[in-house]
Amino acid sequence: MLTIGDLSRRTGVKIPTIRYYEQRGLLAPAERSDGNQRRYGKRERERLSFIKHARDLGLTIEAIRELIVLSSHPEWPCEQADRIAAEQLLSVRGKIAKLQSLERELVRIATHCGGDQVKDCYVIRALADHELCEGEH
Amino acid sequence: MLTIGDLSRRTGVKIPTIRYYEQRGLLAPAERSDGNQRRYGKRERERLSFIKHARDLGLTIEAIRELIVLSSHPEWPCEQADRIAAEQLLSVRGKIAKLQSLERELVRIATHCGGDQVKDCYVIRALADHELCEGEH
DNA sequence: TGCACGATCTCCAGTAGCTGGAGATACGGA
DNA sequence: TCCGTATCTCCAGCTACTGGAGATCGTGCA
Repeated sequence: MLTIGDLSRRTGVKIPTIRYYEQRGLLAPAERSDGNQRRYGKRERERLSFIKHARDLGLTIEAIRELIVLSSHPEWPCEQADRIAAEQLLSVRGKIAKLQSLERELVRIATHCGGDQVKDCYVIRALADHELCEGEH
Repeated sequence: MLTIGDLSRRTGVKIPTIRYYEQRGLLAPAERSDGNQRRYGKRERERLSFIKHARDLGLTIEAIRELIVLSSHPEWPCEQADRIAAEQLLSVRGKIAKLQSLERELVRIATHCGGDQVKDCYVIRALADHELCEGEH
């Protein structure tokens, strides 16, 4: 059996985060030692890896909760899991698009500074005057 | 003079958010009517637009605070403003890169689902088994 | 002048997803 | 048995808001 510290080192998930996942119901309440310390087996380690992987992909706690329910019902159709992945993909793509437009704007702002005093600084002027922007954001 | 509602409509910043900015010191404490309601002039409107623009670009409250200090000292050198913009650009690019790697992973996961039951679902399997991933994340 | 109704006030709590500290207890090797 | 590290629970705080409760203000209309 692993202690919470062992589990943390093996999965790369911090100890308070593990307890937080338990509290949020992503992990079942852990078995305890005689002295009330959490002990984990292989199943729990796998589930935590699953959670970490999903979090790394940007899924919310709620989405992960759904996936966990699904994964414990192997005979269910997997449409819902596909839908969650597809929605996350859409969301990631939306974020990328938004960030790319910010990137263009920042490049323009950051490379246009002509003066060397704040009063001529393009960064400051561009922020103060939205008219200087290209495109919408 | 504008009421807080007028200011909100003209800048697109919600009323509680305006009060929050005041509380955080990005906006000076507003003038008040006889009945203690906030009243705003042109200067405050411009400053709020500046803040909104910077927030839309993803700058933190702290970064904006620095920029506001700078913009009220027109004779200072603008290196610091340039630095803030450049740092934000780096951070945005980092986020884009990370999201793009997530995107690739999600595309792979979401398009590979062969079966129609959860037990064969690639989405679930990929999350459970990091070995199925390409690249690092 | 009185009233009705929407706008605004302050204060507080909640959101997501952790993160860290305080003070008490458990574990494991010498 | 002792010591040092790990873990326990509880609670508060982080960012950047957002929303509700209950009270007060402002304004148009009769």
